[in-house]
Amino acid sequence: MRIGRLADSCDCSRETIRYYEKIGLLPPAMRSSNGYRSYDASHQKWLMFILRSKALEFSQNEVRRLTNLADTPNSTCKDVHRLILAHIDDVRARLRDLQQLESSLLRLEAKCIDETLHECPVIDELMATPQPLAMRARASHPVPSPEKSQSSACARRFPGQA
Amino acid sequence: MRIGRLADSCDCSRETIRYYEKIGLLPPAMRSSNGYRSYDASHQKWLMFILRSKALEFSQNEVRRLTNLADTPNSTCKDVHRLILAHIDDVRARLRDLQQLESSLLRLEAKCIDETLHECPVIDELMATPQPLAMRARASHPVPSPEKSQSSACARRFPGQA
DNA sequence: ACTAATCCCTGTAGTAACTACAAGGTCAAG
DNA sequence: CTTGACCTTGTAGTTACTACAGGGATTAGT
Repeated sequence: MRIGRLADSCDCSRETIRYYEKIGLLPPAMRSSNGYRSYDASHQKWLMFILRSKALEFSQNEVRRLTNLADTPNSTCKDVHRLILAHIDDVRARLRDLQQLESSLLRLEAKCIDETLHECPVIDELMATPQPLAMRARASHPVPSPEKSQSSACARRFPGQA
Repeated sequence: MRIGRLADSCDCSRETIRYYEKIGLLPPAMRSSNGYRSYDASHQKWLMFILRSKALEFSQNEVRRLTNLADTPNSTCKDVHRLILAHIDDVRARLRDLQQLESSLLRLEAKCIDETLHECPVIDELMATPQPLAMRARASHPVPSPEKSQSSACARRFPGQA
């Protein structure tokens, strides 16, 4: 089987296969006399293994560890289990973050009351100065109190352009 | 204010600031006689705007659009609203994907019954051949039926290495 | 005045995980 | 014998930065 057929059968690109070979995820293919890569059923199994793992959003490093475990004759299921549990934790953390993010965005979105408004409260909120300018710095020169804040939508950022 | 103080006050790195300037997100700083970048309150406001937008996981492109909107005197709130709504959709799609992913992982994890097992069912599931090898290909040469599958953990991938 | 530490500058290279292309070799069909 | 579909290698691009290298400027301490 040449690379194109393997790629089609696994629904991935030729480049991806060559890339996996280059980084050592996939064992190097045999070469036929013309230099073309030549694959067999074992290669296909490994490639599917990698692709399924990636579909579960294991990172390249985790996939590498998984393949190594799968390839070690006397490894136990325990290590695999540990890897999966760690990954589940990871996914749950990302879920929490995203849920947080969603509610932040909804809170922000709720500020859009009047769509015809020219002073956008969202922009204003994103732009608001949180601290009186450089409080966290080494506090050498005392900083003069910030000037009365102008409306956000008035100060042009790139004066030299228009 | 020099770059270090701005970076400290906004809790980001100097490199990030220079990077934002380079890609045109942040307006270029004034330069003092020695060539050092010099910032004022307006720069700090823009930088905070960018950083807050990024914290909400707007992409660089979206941030660019947001800053442009914030910077256009006669823009309405409507465009901002649209951007936020699109982003919320995006976040929700990612949430759904992640929830899917979590349940897939849990289903997989549930297969780990006996941790001392040497034939890991998880590995076997990830490795399993889904179709009888290359069914999707252009179906020229009929492929011989795959050999009886060996146990996953026995075939060493890189025979030339050990 | 000298020195060391700390800042600043530019530019390049690295990260993850590929994708896209350029420039060329091989092979089967018409 | 030419066309087209394959294959090869290598390099550059993507996102959003981070980490230097190699140098100049400033500041603090002695």
